Parts: sequence; C-alpha cells; structure tokens
Amino acid sequence: MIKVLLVEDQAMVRGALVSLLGLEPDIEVVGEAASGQEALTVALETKPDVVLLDIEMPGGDGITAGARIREALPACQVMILTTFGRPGYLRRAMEAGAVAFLVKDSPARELAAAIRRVRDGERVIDPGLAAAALSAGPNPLSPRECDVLAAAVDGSTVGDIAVRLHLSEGTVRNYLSSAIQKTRARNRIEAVQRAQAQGWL
Amino acid sequence: MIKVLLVEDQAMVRGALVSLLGLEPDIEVVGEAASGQEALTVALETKPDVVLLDIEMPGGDGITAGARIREALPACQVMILTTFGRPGYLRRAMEAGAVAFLVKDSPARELAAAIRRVRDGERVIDPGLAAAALSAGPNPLSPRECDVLAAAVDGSTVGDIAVRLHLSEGTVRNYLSSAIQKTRARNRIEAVQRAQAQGWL
DNA sequence: GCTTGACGGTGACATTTGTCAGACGACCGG
DNA sequence: CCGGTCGTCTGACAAATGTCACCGTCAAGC
Repeated sequence: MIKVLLVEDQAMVRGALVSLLGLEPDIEVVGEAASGQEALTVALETKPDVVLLDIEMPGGDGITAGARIREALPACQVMILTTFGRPGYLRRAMEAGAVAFLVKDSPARELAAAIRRVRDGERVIDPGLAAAALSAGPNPLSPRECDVLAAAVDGSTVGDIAVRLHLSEGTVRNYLSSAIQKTRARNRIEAVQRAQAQGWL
Repeated sequence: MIKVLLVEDQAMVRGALVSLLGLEPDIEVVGEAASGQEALTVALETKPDVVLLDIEMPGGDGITAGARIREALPACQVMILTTFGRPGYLRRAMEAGAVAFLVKDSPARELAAAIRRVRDGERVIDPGLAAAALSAGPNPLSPRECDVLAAAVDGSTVGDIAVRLHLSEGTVRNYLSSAIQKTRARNRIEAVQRAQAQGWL
C-alpha cells in the first residue's frame, strides 16, 4: 500500500481526488490538508510515503510546504499537482526537492500512474513543460524587483508601494521600470502578467 | 437513475468528479465535456436530466452554455459548479435559468446532495452568496464600459483599446474614467480587479 | 413631447507613470 | 584591492493616464 497525503484547498476537488484514488487497490489516502501549514502538521502525524501538493493555496503555498516536509520526513516523496504549468513553478518545485510535477489538465488516470512511478523511484515531469522551463531560463528579476512587482499586482500606486516597502517613490519607479524592461513589457500591468505567467512572483 | 452531464475543462478534476459521483448508486454520469461548445453537442446526444457546468473554460463559458442547453432541452436542469463565488456570476447564472450554484470550496458530499435536491425540484444556492449578490446590487457598468474595461485587463494601452474597439482615444479614456469611478477604484487596474471580483466582466 | 441615459466624440488640464543619468555604500569573487 | 552587482536614493524629463466640461445623436420611458 502506498500511503498518500493529499493537500488541496478546494474541498470538493480534494474529496473528488480522494474518491479517484480510492479506486486504486494499492493506494491509500491517509490524510488530507487544505493549506501549506496544515500539510506539515498532518504529514508529521500520518507519515505518508507520498505527499500530493497543490501550489496556490491560502495559508502557505505548496512548494515551500513541500520543502518543509522533506526536511522533517526525508523518506517522504513530494509531488506537485497544480492548475498552472508555469515554468518558474516547475523550477522552484524541483529546487525544493519535488520528484513529480503534474498539471490538472492531464487525464485523471495519470495520477495513480504517476504515484506508482514515484514509488518506483522515478521522476514524473511533463516533457513539454520541462522544455519550456529550461528554454525560458531562470528568473531575471532581482529579489527586490520581485517584491516591488508583487506589491503592484493589486493596482497600488507608486506611493502605496513606497510606503508598504519603506522605499522612496523614485526607487519604486526605478525597480518597476527595470522589471518592465526585463519582462519586455510596455507597462507594469503587462510586466506583472508576464512575471506571473512565468511563475516568478 | 439521475443522468448527469459533467462539464469541466480540467481533465483531472473532471475525472475525479466522475469517480466521486460514481460512488452514488442513483447517479450516473452519461457524458463529459471540456468546454461550453462541446457541452451543447454532448447534451443533445445524451439528453441528461442535469448538466453540471463549470463557468470559466476556454471555448465558451458555462453560463451561456447553460442558457443554450435550456433552450434546446427544456427538461434538463442546469447546475453551476465553480471555483469563484462571484456575485455577478450567481446573478447571471440565475438569469440564464440555472437552478443551482455551487462553489468548489464546499464539501464533496454536498455535490450529490445538491443533485438530488435539484431532481426534487428544489433550487440550491449558498445563502451567504445569495445575500452578497443581492446586497452588491446589479452591474452598474454600461455595456460599453464593460467592453472597454475588459479590453484593459491584459495591460493594453489606451491606444490599443481604441484600435481594437474602433473608438477614439478620448472616448476610451472617458469610459475608463467612468468605470474607475463607478467601481470606486483609483486606477484602471483596481477597476478591473473590482469588476472581476464582482463577476461583471 | 420632454427627459433621461447610453453612446461617441473633442479639447484642455493635472497627475501619474516610465525613463534616464547619476550618486553612494555594501558585498562578493577574482 | 578592484570590478561588478545589488540596493537605495535624487532630480529631471517625456509619455501615458485620469478628469472635466462640453457637444452631438439616438432610443426608451413617462
């Protein structure tokens, strides 16, 4: 029996995935969690063989949760199951020690197959996605540029961002400007969208 | 047996929901579709009692697909199952003749329960969501303001939008300005986000 | 018939945003 | 110890954005 911990914030999707995995005779869902925080707690309680993690969740994203779990339970394999196949997500997931990266677009039966391949010591990564992640290259934005761009996603003005990050307005404008150029965008909105599409924020 | 057509673009979620409904002895998934267009075709083939529709899908959104299906098959009940409980979505879904509106945050067992309640002629709507939709009031944006705001989501400049909608730049600026005021935002980015949060785009 | 609102437009204006050049200290690798 | 990068800041400038006042048409409603 492969013991699986399932981490996904949308309760109905989580329940549906449990029932999907319930069809497999050699897979047992030993725990569920709805956030990154909760994931670590439940992992320590249930000591699963495999954790299946969503990325975008309120209360701790799946990638950092995966890293924490690997620290605490080195025997436990981390798999990512996400809606968005963003190159930066894949890259960060791999750096955090994940051994599989699945997107929810792929057919349902691939989930159990991927879990078994992970149990057998394989890595499971969509080849097209891997190519995209490699060809896109690493995140060109400096940490601070990321901060400023991330602070701009909600439509804040330069003044707002400056206050929030304790910077001068000119500095904020400079970071935004260089982020716009590095993303080859025409304004901050495009810059934010491109950075998000790459998984850089 | 209640015959259900399941419409959801993410294959893995769709498959998981099928397996979830497969646990219910009185429910049978007679068809699946991954887009609004496909939904209508499959509905005509399979003549389900109930269609379960996601809203945000590439290739025709679920609400208009639901309206089309109601036209073609008046006996078929339309249920919406969506990630986002946006007031405007609920309102539009009701106007399009939907009898249920579920969010994927709610527990998995509520899905089958909701389907049975719909079979019994009931409507199923989250009370809190209904209150939000009523208190928020209807969409204050004029159709054209919606168009212009929707054209601004991807970071297009005023000039781009003007060309795309065959308008003068001044007109575009005027519509954006009035949309910003009606949404009580400070700039177009906030306006877009508030309008999206309400489900007005 | 008159009013109202949506639609489309113009022109002027203030503000915000984006760009550039430059300056300073910190830190890191060679 | 020297060059490069990063972070921070300033000041100045051009371009884009947001606001306002105003004008016209047209269709719907009272």
